[in-house]
Amino acid sequence: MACSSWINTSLDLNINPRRVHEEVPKEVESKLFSLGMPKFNVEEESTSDLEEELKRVTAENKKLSEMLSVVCENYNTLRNHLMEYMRKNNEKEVSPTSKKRKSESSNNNSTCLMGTNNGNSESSSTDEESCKKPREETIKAKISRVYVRTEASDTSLIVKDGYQWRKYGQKVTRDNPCPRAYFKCSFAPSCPVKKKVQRSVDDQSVLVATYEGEHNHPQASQMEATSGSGRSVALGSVPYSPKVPQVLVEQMATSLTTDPNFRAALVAAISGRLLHKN
DNA sequence: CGTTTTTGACCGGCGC
DNA sequence: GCGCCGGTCAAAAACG
Repeated sequence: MACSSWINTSLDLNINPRRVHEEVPKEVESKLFSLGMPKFNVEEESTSDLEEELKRVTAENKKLSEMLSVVCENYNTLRNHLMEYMRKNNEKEVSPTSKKRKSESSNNNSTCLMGTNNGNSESSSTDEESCKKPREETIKAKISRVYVRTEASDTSLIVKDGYQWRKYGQKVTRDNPCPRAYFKCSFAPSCPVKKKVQRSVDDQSVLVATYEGEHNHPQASQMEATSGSGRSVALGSVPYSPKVPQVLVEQMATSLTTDPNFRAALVAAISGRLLHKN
């Protein structure tokens, strides 16, 4: 599919601002590992050094925050452009010949959106083609698609998006040997949102989640930071802003954890810490 | 024991 | 009208 143009979510962070790899001087090492850790060798540090370090980290933090807001802004702009583009395309292609099943093919306004949080997606569902049958009036729910890359070994059809879902069905469809799972939002009984999850035919490591409708409640994970219904996806205690699509956050996390540089830094940090303990 | 998942049955739309 | 197909229901099983 041409849709699988993956956003490179690697943050390209300056993870080793003080070159951990080359012969790590003791003093640098201790500085690195004393950040956020229980104290050790603190007495060797002059307060001015620490203050300088704090300044540096604060500045970097600020810079990252700015970058993030810019990325979000760009994302929203791009998404709006895409919406507009697809809407125009749809207007052009309203040909009476395409009288297929109304399923997949008809309502793909927002196909290929990476992590569209249907919460605030721009309403492009002006009733362009939904005036045929009275039945479709009830289905003017917004439809969006989200592509999520998973571990190849992961056979579950679980897409973490911050909401709580209850599975109510599973089917093997004709065009795809992988079963399609049907979910309803179980957080609020009145919430009309449904979601279908199926592996991509092209790439089985990719889950395609199709969302229908809009949630009429906040994300479950924002309300139950510590409640233990293990199934839902409370990613630590970090609340994700509704402005930042959860899938993007997931991808960034994946990028980080698979980034060799990040891993190397982590390994260095852990081993360095262990060394200091011994 | 309450909630969620599983899974076969059922329903309705669509094409022939 | 019939069969196919996607979507949903609901009873039973599994789970915590």
